[in-house]
Amino acid sequence: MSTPAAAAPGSEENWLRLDSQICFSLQAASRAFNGVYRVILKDLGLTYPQYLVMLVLWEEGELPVKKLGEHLRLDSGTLSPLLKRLESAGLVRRERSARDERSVEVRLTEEGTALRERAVRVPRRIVAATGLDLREIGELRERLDQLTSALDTAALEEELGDGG
Amino acid sequence: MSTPAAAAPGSEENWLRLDSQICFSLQAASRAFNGVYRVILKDLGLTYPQYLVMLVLWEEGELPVKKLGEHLRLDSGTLSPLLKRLESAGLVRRERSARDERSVEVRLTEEGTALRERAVRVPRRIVAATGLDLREIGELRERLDQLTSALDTAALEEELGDGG
DNA sequence: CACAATTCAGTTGTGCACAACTAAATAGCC
DNA sequence: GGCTATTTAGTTGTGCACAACTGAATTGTG
Repeated sequence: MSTPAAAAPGSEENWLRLDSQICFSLQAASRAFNGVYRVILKDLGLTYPQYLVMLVLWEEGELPVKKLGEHLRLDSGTLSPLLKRLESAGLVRRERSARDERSVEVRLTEEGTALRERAVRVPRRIVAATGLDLREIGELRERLDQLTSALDTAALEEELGDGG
Repeated sequence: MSTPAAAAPGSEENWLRLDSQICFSLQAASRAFNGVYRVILKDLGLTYPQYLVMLVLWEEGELPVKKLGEHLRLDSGTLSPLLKRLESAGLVRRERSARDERSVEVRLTEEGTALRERAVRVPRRIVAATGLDLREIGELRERLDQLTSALDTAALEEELGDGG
């Protein structure tokens, strides 16, 4: 916090500060985004994850819970209650697929479709809030996606018994 | 997902894709980090937020809940139950301050102090998992902190009635 | 001293993330 | 057909984030 430059870089001790930085900064940024979205989405009555679900539905039309989860990297444990809330808010309907009864199709109601009109202003405000231009955003996004895929790979390898 | 370059950049419609990208990428990276930490910290019996608390305590010694929250940007609603869990795990003690009875001092137990020995290996594994070198990490961190502070400022302005 | 405002930890309630599990439906194989 | 394995939503339980509130202690002011 007060001494940005760590001494004796070879020492494991000092790593106990460094390491937390990148993931901590990342989480702080993620939560800061969440805060901005919270304020902006309040008008629409959506949380940020709900907004993401609506984005996918506006783009893809109807789709099963499974596909939705793949788009957003969320499992049914997260999506099921979230979708129930969207349903009781009157924005989506959930119906068992006729051709595969295991699957549940999620589709927009008229109200859900109509909400798009009001949501269309959100992105510009978000981009403005970042203070970045589109190029910078693109660069940062690229770095982050790269980082995510490296981390995913590493997590898999760790899980497979590489004790470090 | 499939068409990285959006057409007709002037259209508000297309922003409904773009915007989600940066924050989505950010959250994805944040969750990916969480996944790696989950695997690595399992041995220590800590979650990632608990690990962050321990990092601060290892660095700062004892300190009141309030200060802890300032370091980690967390409020008592998050910290109180978390600290209870750390306490029942035998890693910390919580005691009302003698000089100010509103304040609760959090301090390490012997066991909590001893855990540092085993935690000292975590950072290196995390850094390795990112696939980045320390310079790249520093650069990314700087960008993210900048972004966070821009977002915090914007959230404040939004909240103060700037209807966008 | 008395009184209002502030500070601090804690509680409650809502919502998300994820692991582990259940139950039902489907697919593949004999 | 009968069997197992897989797929798919859903449920349960744990933990975190945060808003709103409570209650106790402290501070500031007269």
